[in-house]
Amino acid sequence: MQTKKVTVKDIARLSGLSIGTVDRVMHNRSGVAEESRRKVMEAMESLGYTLNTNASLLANKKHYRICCLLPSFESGDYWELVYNAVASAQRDAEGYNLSIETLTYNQFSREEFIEAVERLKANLPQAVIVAPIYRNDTIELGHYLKEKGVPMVFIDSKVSEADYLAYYGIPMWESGYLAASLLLGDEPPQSIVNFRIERGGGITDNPTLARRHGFTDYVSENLPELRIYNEFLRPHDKEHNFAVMDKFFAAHPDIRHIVTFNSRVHLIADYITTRGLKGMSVLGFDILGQNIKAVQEGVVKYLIVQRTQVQLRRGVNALAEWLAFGTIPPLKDNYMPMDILVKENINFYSELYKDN
Amino acid sequence: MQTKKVTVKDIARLSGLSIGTVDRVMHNRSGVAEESRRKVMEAMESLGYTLNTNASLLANKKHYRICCLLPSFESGDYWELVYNAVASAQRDAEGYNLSIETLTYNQFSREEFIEAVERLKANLPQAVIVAPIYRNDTIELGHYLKEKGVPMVFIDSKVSEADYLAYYGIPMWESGYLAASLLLGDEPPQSIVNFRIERGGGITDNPTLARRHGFTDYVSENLPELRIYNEFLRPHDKEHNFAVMDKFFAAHPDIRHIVTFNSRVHLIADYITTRGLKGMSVLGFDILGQNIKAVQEGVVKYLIVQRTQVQLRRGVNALAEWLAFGTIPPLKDNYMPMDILVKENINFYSELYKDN
DNA sequence: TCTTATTTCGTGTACGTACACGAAATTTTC
DNA sequence: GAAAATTTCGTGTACGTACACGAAATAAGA
Repeated sequence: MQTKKVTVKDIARLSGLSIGTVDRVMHNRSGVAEESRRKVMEAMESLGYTLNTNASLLANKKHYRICCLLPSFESGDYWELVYNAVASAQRDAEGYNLSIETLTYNQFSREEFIEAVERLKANLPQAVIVAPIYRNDTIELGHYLKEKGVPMVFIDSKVSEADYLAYYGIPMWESGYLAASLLLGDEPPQSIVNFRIERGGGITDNPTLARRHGFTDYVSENLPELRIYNEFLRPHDKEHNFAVMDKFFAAHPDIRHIVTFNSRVHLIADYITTRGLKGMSVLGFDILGQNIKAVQEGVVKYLIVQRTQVQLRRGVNALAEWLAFGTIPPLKDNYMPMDILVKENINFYSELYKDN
Repeated sequence: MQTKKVTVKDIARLSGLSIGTVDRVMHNRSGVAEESRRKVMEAMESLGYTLNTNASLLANKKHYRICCLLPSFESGDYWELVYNAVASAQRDAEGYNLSIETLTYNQFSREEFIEAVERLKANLPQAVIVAPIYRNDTIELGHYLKEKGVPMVFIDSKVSEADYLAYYGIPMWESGYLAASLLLGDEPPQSIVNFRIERGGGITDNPTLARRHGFTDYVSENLPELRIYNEFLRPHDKEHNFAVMDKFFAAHPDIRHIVTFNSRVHLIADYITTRGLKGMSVLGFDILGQNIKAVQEGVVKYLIVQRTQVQLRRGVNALAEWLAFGTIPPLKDNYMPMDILVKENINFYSELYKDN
């Protein structure tokens, strides 16, 4: 334990210069002689100076704006989790000279994305957080921001070709691979069904695709014989979905393993509960309220989830440190944990995912 | 977005009093007329005042000491994780007027614990974090600290009867229950073995016991027929352990399910690797380096781990807020997540458990 | 009424950093 | 060699809160 914290005053005294000069060196501003700069550096070195964050933040009159460019959400859908995370980050940002805004777009409309980007440009913030959907447009945005000196952080998924400061999210391919190992690892069945819940004429080049690849890659490596049925459901058409599933299970009464790759596994849980099916092994993703319920009731066996709050918080932190101190994050690509939730441990996650 | 942050000056102006009076009200110090107190409160309410943490911490000349009372560790054992967490917390505490110390005792010696408590009393800190082993002595310590107005936080496990501010840790019973459901859930075997790795004449009333109960309760609820063999190993006697296991597996060649309830599953992984046993389902606890390796190599199938860093950080935060602002944590007992680690997701945990 | 306690409050300084302003020192120009 | 331009640096104030000190206002005692 050092007896006391080293301050600029200390290093000013040791270097025989004034606080002002020390300050100029620390912010490498102009107007300081080479010799003086050297002296200050040496003094800082030998005393082991560290910045007092509180004082710095207090004295810093600048105010930073961070803008989050995200898909809009409907209640109970994946993006709602991200919005909760943003809300939580906003609360954390109060008291710091930092405000967090959001700009949303319909994820199924490229026009809306482009429009959102225009709005972003019209009122440019000091930093940007993006959950990317449209590859090429995101790359272009990256170029633009680079030119303006505005750093960009990816969350949820990333566009490797773009210019970005850091990424915080789970590895999508690996999440699919993990799903396969959990669902099929112990007693591999003959065949399984993948219920794909997609928009009609939607985009196909989304992160979920990588997840599916992870799953199928596991299968071809370990269970080349396995038959995977693909059935298509709709997000908002319960009647249609029930008809599809009725038909499918009538034709394949032996199938007991079900997987879905997006966050809507609760639709299937609903079906299973309603029809009273027994002995099903169901795996899904994302910690939505309805999914939690399905796991608690034992209808969904495995839920693979990511720590949305942590990811966003780390993204905000990375940007805040870049803005305030010019710090570059030690790792560019930060792959964060995929948690495995089952009936027996899920109750101890909810608090964490709500507000931590 | 409010245009600007509300400061004490603002509420002083609105209430027609001075900053000093406002300050006295906020710290409910004496020497302020009832009428003035009311005015200040109203002004605070109507303007929505929130404390500027940075300024507060900067101006606060007090220096707080938090002392962690923990079992000492040998390299590669569970308590090393806790120490790493403390080290990380110490780093975070720099820059705040907060220092974190540790006081250690041999967990198998009640005398040492009592002695450590004496040392604690001799140099009393402003707050204490305890990982309790000895129930009664901990309760007594609680009484003493209560009297002195020193708050105590439990981590790792708790003594419900003691006087404590908060607890951060996993639910031990549930962790055993979870273990059983993972290891036995899919294709219940006829019999399994529990390798108990314990000190010779050690204490038996430790948290691990609750974990074992969780496991056996699951078994009696769901698999009353299951036979559980108990075999005893020693922490530091490889030769003896190998002999025990050789003998056991010679006598029970059909057993393929192994569980241990403390952090030393790597001892068994070592045996399995050395002997080249195949098709074993092994479950263990705690994210030690050697355990990680065993999971990565596919020798250990499930590792149930707790977020030691997070638990300690939250403990420190709770105490710091109590000390600085008098805030009482919203929840007294905070049960934190038990993460399930398997070969396919463990690589994305290491970073988190190291430094996050 | 005047003095003495006691309550109530305002002012001033400090925390460590950021930055503007202008003074001193140095270099350049004619 | 003096004046001007430029570089280099020190001083002062601000950020919002904490707290000591002492002044003003009120109450109590004679």
